[in-house]
Amino acid sequence: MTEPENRPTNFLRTIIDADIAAGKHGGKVVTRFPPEPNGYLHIGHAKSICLNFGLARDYRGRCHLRFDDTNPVKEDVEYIDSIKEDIRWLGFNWGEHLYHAADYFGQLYDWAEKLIAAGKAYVCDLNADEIRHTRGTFTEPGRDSPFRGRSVEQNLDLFRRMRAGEFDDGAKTLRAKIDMASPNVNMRDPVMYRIRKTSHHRSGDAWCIYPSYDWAHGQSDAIEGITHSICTLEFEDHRPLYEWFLEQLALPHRPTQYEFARLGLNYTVMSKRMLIELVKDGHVRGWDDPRMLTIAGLRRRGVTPEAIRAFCDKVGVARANSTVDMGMLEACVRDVLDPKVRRVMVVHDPLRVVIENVAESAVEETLAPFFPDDPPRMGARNVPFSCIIYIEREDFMEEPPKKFFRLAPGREVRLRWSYVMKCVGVVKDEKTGAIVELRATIDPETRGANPKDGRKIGGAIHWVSAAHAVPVEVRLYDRLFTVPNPAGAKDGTDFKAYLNPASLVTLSGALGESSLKAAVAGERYQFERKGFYFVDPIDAKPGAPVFNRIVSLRDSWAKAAQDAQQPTSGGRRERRGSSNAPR
RNA sequence: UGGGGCGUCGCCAAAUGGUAAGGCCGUGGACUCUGGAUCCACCAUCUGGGGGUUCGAAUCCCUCCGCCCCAGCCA
Repeated sequence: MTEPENRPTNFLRTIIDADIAAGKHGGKVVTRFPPEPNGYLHIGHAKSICLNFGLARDYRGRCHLRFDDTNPVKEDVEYIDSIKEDIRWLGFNWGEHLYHAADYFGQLYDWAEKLIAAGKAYVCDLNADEIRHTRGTFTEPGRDSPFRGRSVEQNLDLFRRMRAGEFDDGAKTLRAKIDMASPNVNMRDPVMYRIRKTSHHRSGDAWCIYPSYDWAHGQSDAIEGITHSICTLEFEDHRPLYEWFLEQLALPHRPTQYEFARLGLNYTVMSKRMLIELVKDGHVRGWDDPRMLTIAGLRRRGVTPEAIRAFCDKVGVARANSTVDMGMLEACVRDVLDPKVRRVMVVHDPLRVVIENVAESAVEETLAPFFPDDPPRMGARNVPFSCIIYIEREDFMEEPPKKFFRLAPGREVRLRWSYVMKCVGVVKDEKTGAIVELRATIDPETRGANPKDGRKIGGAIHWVSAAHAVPVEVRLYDRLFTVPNPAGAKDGTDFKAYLNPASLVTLSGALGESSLKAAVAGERYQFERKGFYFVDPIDAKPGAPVFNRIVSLRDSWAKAAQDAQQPTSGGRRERRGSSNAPR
């Protein structure tokens, strides 16, 4: 009952199962997602959100949303709202359990005095540089601060005066008195409070001293009754400190910290610093640029919350650093969208075709299902056909290679939902030799039927009637970087050097079937043989839709074509992830 | 370098001493008016290397190798 089916197990579930079996925390599970409101959430955060809220859901516990807002100089309310919106959009709900570390400042302060009184903390006059220099190195122990021996009375007095604003920023800190010789540098008298005469987005000017992460986090967990405090691997070294504070305070509730590996994805960057740089330097159009793996970017691109959740489930949770293939995300997106999205025809790069045996005035309409695999489910639309149509330029080849079964001189293809068409002529530009038009004839017997003589038609292509087509803007998005690990260049090359110049290709000449006149912002479609698309909620205007490609369809022809072009030269061909490249 | 972690298929990831799940990718085939979807089959004699314990080891022990994190008054 606690373990849902289909959800892969992981070490945390194993631990929780054991805790429940042992009656720990009275069998309760309380987790939390503790973002610092200093930036936008990205897919890495989504992993943590799915984990924490997912555990709470599956074990019938609860998950708190707690803003870890202990550093006023980096944080801002603007982020609070975006973070809440993103979590809700992802499909999770913290109910009434919304908290701020800032709301614990009073309690934290009292506890700090308690530690001082117990001789476990002291006010230190060393500045940041001096603290660094006396901390020692990995191989040498640190030296005690000259202020380490201050009396309890003195410390209390000084600490109260710190709080009262008597000292300048950086002039003094409160430090935990632990062990300057500890092999774990985090235990070498870590700072608990620093002076920051900055107003806080939540506590205003009530405080001029602010607790550090290490001092605030575990105690916040304890206050809220968190049972399993889940964070990423880099905090592992902080666990002894987390436990030390809890032990000194001897609080009735004792949370435990567990660490898991953060999500890494290839062909992108995830660090806040790099994301900011991309936005600030204009390499993308903002935090919600569809190429960004921010939650806002994914949403704008058209990726659904279900797909992100499915991805997080599939990726799993473990303690080994890993980099997940972008193809995995793409696969999840296709999986989720495929059964629920209408199919429609859009020609991305139109090539004009004049059909010689159709009268100029003739217009034929065909009712075509929006979802051919289950026609009743999504209804149908009219697809008009006339003597001039456009087909995809790449669906015609003058000299087709072996397995190309689309259009070529003298060859036939099926026009989807319409006739079998034969190419009878190629019109070229006299100067450039470029193909400007095709001449064709249709087999009038083949509308909605196979050729009577039993001849097999190899391919079916999408098309659009010239007289009825609606011009649409199509934005083809591709991975933002050209290399798997842009941030990890051995020679120190800046990650921006690997930006993919084709990460956004805007098609202005694309032509959609007439039903697309009715496209509404926020809708998703499959453009047959192309991919899944989303009507951009911001740039689309009524009657002038803008489509973001969410993800391309799997394309085994593109793969075959590429393999044919670059044959395996002496083995060792690079394995390709799924291709999302513009074609 | 001191400390803390981690190494299971190209990429994720289960298996907790009983004889290597699953997903992504890939390959072959069936089907197909989307080269999509779907279906079927194949895809680690082996768990970083080497020793050892055991009837039996990815799991325990020893040893070596590789990778990641830590010296913010960031989180």
